Amino acid sequence: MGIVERKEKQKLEIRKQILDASMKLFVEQGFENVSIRKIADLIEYSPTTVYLYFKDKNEILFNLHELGFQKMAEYNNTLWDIKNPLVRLHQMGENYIQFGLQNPEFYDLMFIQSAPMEALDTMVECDWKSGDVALGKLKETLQDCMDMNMVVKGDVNVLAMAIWSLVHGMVSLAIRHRFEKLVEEKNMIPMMKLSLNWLLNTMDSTGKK
Amino acid sequence: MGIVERKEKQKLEIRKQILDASMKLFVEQGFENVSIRKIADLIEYSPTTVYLYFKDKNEILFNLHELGFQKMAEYNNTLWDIKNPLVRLHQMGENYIQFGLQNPEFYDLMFIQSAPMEALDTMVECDWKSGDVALGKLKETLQDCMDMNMVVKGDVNVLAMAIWSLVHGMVSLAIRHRFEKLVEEKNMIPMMKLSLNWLLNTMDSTGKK
DNA sequence: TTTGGATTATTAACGGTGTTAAGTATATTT
DNA sequence: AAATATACTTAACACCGTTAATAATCCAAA
Repeated sequence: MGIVERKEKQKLEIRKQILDASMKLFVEQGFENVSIRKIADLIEYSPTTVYLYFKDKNEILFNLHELGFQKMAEYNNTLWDIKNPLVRLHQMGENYIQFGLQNPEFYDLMFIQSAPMEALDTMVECDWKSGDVALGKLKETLQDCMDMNMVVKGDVNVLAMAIWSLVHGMVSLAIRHRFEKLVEEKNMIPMMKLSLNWLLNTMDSTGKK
Repeated sequence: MGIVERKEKQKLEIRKQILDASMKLFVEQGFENVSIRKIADLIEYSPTTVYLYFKDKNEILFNLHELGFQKMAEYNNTLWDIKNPLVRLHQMGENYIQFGLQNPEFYDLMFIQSAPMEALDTMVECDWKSGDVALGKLKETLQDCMDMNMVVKGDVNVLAMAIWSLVHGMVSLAIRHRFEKLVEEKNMIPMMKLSLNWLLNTMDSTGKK
């Protein structure tokens, strides 16, 4: 039955068209300009057709959020060449900050907006795989540090939560304009890196008894 | 001219009615159910009347966001009785977490949503006073700790940024359902407190050379 | 006291949003 | 060729923030 196969391919093709159009709107006009109607306009279908390929808007946003994680992974391409886990940890944090500030719309979707998580709730595989993988890499690196006595030993989950929260806190406060009014623009990124380095240096146990 | 006075009072009265109605909608039905039309319904005026008392919706949300800071201050009512600044710092962090998790809608408005900050941009007094005051108290307490050699000395701004970011990071990730999928519900709050305590204990210099 | 101007409020409308029910074409199978 | 399943569209629902034009009200001066 080649026909069924072809139909499935066509279905996937249109799904891709929808996601491509969403992406185009997203990167060119920002989050709030991604609307079902605009997507439909771009792919030259009626708005309701979109609903034949996606359950709702949240599901589309979930897919965009996944693309965000892909883009984030690119920032960490060279990260795994770093053998020293403590250096890697530092770089990981700086990359995270860098990614967030350079791609605020993606960051928003990945870590701030509720929409993608709401989509997750209605999906069959309802684990947040992307987040799990990303956090997993942080935990691994942290564990490596502990194994090599570079970081004071402790509960990896607690420490990972602290590190992630710290960088997420900074990036999200920056993105949502909470630092702008309190910290001078030019000092912001340096201060964020100082805070991160301070945390990691405090954890550092190399050269301590 | 008592008439002008009375008119001003009436104006303030309706402004208050609008804010009260917004608040009612906000606490009873959540952020996304605060709409100009619903506010107008509640106070039994037409939607456009609202615009005679507030520039736009952002300005209303800004006022709600201020009420959030008031509510937060209540959490810290007994905080200033604590003489030991390090203990105060701990309590301050726990209160922050507590407030955020118990009042997610307020927290959202105060530290996540862009709307209130956008209102600020169009205002004459365009400093984020509430945020400044709150951060100021953190810095003060931190400075007290350093003065009493309870915390390793360093740049207060950097350390304050780190502490605030850590707790904000945890609360906002929790509120936006990023922890739910990664941490068991019942472990969440304990883990958040552990992370905070770990950070503060790491900073603690009492009993160290 | 009546007229005129300012203030306050309303109606109607613009241009959007996500989403659903019902109907129409198209393509495939019987 | 007829019946059925698939793909798509039209029309509509129920909202949203906001503005322009209009009506009603109130106060002050003539």
